Amino acid sequence: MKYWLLKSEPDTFSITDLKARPRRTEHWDGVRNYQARNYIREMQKGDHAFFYHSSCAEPGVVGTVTVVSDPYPDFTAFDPHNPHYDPKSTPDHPRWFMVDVRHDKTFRNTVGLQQLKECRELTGFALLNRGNRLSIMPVTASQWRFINSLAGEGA
DNA sequence: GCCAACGTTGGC
DNA sequence: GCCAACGTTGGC
Repeated sequence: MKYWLLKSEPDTFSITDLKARPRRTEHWDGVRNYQARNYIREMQKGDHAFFYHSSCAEPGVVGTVTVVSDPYPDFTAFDPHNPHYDPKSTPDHPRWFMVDVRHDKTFRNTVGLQQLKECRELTGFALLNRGNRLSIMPVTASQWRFINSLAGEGA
């Protein structure tokens, strides 16, 4: 089982939105970056991920989700009316993939980006790498436990 | 295959 | 809104 971090702008789709979905589950669509796509293809049902809010007043890790599907083609790429439409991705030869994620928990307090930066334990954490703009990145088991402990939620 | 131009991300 | 950083595009 692996661990991940998923970024989203809360104005577009927040952890509260996910929790409000039927079965607290939604597909994680719209990833259009090859490196992030490759991470999605490594995901397996049962993996866990942090939900990260970006481009907002308080950027940081706001909770956790569970991956509840294996990767499958991102059908929003096939829809000419979708903002993430990509004519080069077809049902026969899909270029982009997604998984379904289910809300697990919302932290009582956001673990802020600033707080993460101050932790020696998180040296090397992908999120903190200079200039990192990836919307999906891997998290190690020890990083997973540590950030959960920062949230005061155990792991 | 190089690289300049352009678009996007995301913290501040 | 600014700007650094990075990815993508497209001419050559």
